[in-house]
Formats: sequence, C-alpha cells, structure tokens
Amino acid sequence: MTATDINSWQAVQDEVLSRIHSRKWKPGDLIPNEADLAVEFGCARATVNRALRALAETGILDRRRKAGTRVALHPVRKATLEIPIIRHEVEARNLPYGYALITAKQQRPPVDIRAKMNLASDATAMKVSALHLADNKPHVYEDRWINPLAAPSLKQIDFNKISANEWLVANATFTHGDIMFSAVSATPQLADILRTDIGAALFVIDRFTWHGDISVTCAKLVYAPGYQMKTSL
Amino acid sequence: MTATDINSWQAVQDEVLSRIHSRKWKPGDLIPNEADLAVEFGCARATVNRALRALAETGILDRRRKAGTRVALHPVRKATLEIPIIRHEVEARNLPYGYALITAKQQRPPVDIRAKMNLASDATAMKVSALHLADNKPHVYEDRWINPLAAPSLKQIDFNKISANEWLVANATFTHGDIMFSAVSATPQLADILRTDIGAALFVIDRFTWHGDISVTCAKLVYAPGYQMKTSL
DNA sequence: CAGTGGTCTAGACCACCAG
DNA sequence: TGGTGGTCTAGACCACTGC
Repeated sequence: MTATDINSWQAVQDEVLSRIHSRKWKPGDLIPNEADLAVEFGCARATVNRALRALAETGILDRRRKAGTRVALHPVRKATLEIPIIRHEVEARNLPYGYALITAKQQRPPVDIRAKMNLASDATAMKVSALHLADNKPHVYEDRWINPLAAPSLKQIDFNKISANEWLVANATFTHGDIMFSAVSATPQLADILRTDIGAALFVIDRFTWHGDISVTCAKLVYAPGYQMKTSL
Repeated sequence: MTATDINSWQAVQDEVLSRIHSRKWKPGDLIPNEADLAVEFGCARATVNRALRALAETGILDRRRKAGTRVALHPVRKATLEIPIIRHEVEARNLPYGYALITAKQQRPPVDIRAKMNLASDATAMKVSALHLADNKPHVYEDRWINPLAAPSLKQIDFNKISANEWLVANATFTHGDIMFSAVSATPQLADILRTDIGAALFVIDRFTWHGDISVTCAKLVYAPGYQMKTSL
C-alpha cells in the first residue's frame, strides 16, 4: 500500500506516467493487470480502467485482452489538432479579422472535383472563392466547392456577409471527412491574391467532408507564407 | 421507449449522432440531460455519460455542469494525428526503406537552439543529420539536436545503424512536447540533399520534446516535394 | 441554491485471444 | 480454455456554475 491512496483516475494516470518516465516500467514491459493495480492503489478496478484506457488512447500504452497492458514500444503518439473556424483562429491572436468574397457561383465542376465528390457528370455545384484577412493582410485563400444536395438553402446565402467556412459548420453537418496537409509553390494567381512572390512556399489544407455517402464540400485553404500550424503532445 | 433498447455506449453514441445528423438536434440546441436519456434509452446513466463524454472529446458536443449538454455551435473538430516512426510510415506504404547518416557529432549548438532547448551557454549537444529514403529516393531530411543530459548513453550509439528518430522513442521518454507544421522553400543545400529544385515547396515538421523541464531533443523534418500528411475526421 | 455533469464503487458478465 | 481487458449497472457523493 502506498502512503497516500490513489483514488481518482487522474491520480492513477499520473502514477502510471511517473513509473514510465522514471523507467521503472520501460517500453515493451508488461505492467500489472487492472485488478492488481486496483488493489495496490486502493481504488476500484473501473478507476484503473479509466486511467489506462485514456493512456492507451494517446498511444502511450498498448492494451490487448488476455495479452495484458504494455508500455508502447513505438509510441505512435497521437496529437490532436483542433480545426477552428478561420475567423476564430485570427481573433484568438488578437488580430482584426477581415473577409473578402472573390467569386460565388453555381457551375459545373471540373472532372477531378466531380470524381472526388462523387457527383453526376451533369451536376452543378457552388464554387466559392474568398480571402480571409488577418491584421488587414492576406491570411488564407479559401477555394471551395459545395454540393447543393447537402445544403439546400445554399442559393439564398450571401457569401459576402458570411464566409462559406463559417456558414457550413453551422448549416451542413457532416458524418466524416478527410483532411490533408501539404506544401505548394505559389502560382502567379495565388501570389497575386496572397500578395506574395511567385514560387513562395505555402502551407495548404485540403478537406473533404461527407454526410453519409453524399459529399458536402471540398475545400482548399492556402495560407500566406510564414503560417505555422501548432499543437502539443 | 424505443423499439429496441440501446444498452451499449456505442449504441447510445450512434443514436445521438443520428439525431444530430438528422438535425433533430441542431447546432446550439440543448439536449436532454444524462438521467433522462438513460431512462429513454433503457440503460444506466454511466453508459450515457460514457457516450456523451466521448462525443464531447471529439468536439461534437459542448458539456458544462449545470448548463447541460449542447450540440456544438462551432464544431472545433479535433483531428488526431498519428506521429509514426519514419521507417514505419514508409514500410506501411510497401516501399523499401533506406537510411543514410550525414553527420553525427557533439558540438556547441547555435544560440537560437540553445535558447529553445534551454541549454547553458557552454553546453554541448549531439547534432544528427540524416536522410530517410523511400523506394531509394530521398523522403525526409532529419536535422536534430539531442540533449546529452536526457540521453546519457548517447555517445555509444552508432547512428549509422539506427536512426535518431527511432532510437530516441525507445530510449528517451518524454513528458510533453510541441509540434509545428509549416512550408518552406528549398534552400540550395536542402535541394541538393532531397534531389529537388531550389525553391521547391517543402513540408516541414518541427518538434520539441521535454522530460519535465529538461529538453530532450529538437528535430526538424523536411519532406521531399509532394508529401502529404493525411488524417480523417 | 439547486440542477447538471463528473466521478467512484462493488459487483457482474462478456468478448477476445494467447498459450 | 482461462486470464485479460471491455463494459454495464445501480447507487452514491461531489464539483461546478447558471440562475
């Protein structure tokens, strides 16, 4: 029995982490089972379970029925990225936010977009291009296709007043999506919009969202040079 | 009472998601409290709690004591990124993995690294530069400083045989870290190493890890053109 | 202050799967 | 096939916080 009982799942988690960090339990080691730890810590098994499950979700522990719980040998650490609304992201930095619509019109998407969004060959979709500003400087160029089937009230929206980014999150729920991060060189057009040099390295986020098997939107966000996306482990 | 009882937390989660996706519960709406839902679903409150807590962690719900549970108005969706060992990432794509050490030596780090790693002005650290190959082509350039205080057996390691990336995860646990994603233009040196053109847009990951208040390592990973980091929502 | 979510408990049964 | 984690339950108390 330890001097002070460990009776909250947070305390259990801290104790387990401390044993890992002190290398009492090393990567690859099998640790005691839940029942034994519950006895040792003086708490219920469910409490130990909650703590160990949380650690497994972050990738620090590996758990398998019958095989037991091990300290992860190759900690595939999971970083959680928050994907905020662009306006919030800018305002969180205490910078004035600005927004300028470039184009918004319904048209037939090019074949690659049609394929990715699984649209019929004669279908039309809403294309919205806009520039988000931070501190009166170009911040992100947003280039987006929206499937009208997924957002029926789409035609009545004035994308001069609200960004597609913001309108969609509240008005077109999605069930799942994919997101990709990459780097591209500024094309002449992008360089002009973002007021930077042709060839500058730009950070890009591509996002596809779905509602069941209906594509909702496909968006490309191109950030001005110098942008960094940060998170912690 | 629904036709079939909902008695697993997964089923509760599915039912709640289905009500959100069908817009029976819209963004901003207050949903019934745990006790009421437990009665409605015919399960224990703890089961409802487990389901709603999981949804809150992904950002779909907003929960506050006394105020209740609401469908998130601005779903700050959390994407979890897996940060794998580079060799595993390459092998997962069924490509042959290669590794070439460029330099590994103990030296005094430049002032900016010293500052970021919180090292004494006369301290030395191990600098390791290496190239990871996928399919015999340059894949990632790794440029890293390692604090010898955090990895005592450091000098005996032959970084020709194992990458610093891989050795560290198993031999120098960390308590927390920061990670940043950005885009840079290829310098002449980077272009040479990655066999690409000067000025090409490259995806970069910067990572700092700590063990308590001791810096463990600071790494820069520069990916060859075309690299995309993907995840799902 | 009172209602909500947050958590702990003790016990139970079950699903999975390594040996 | 037995040991392990995964989960559910019913009940209880607590912490926070909007009203």
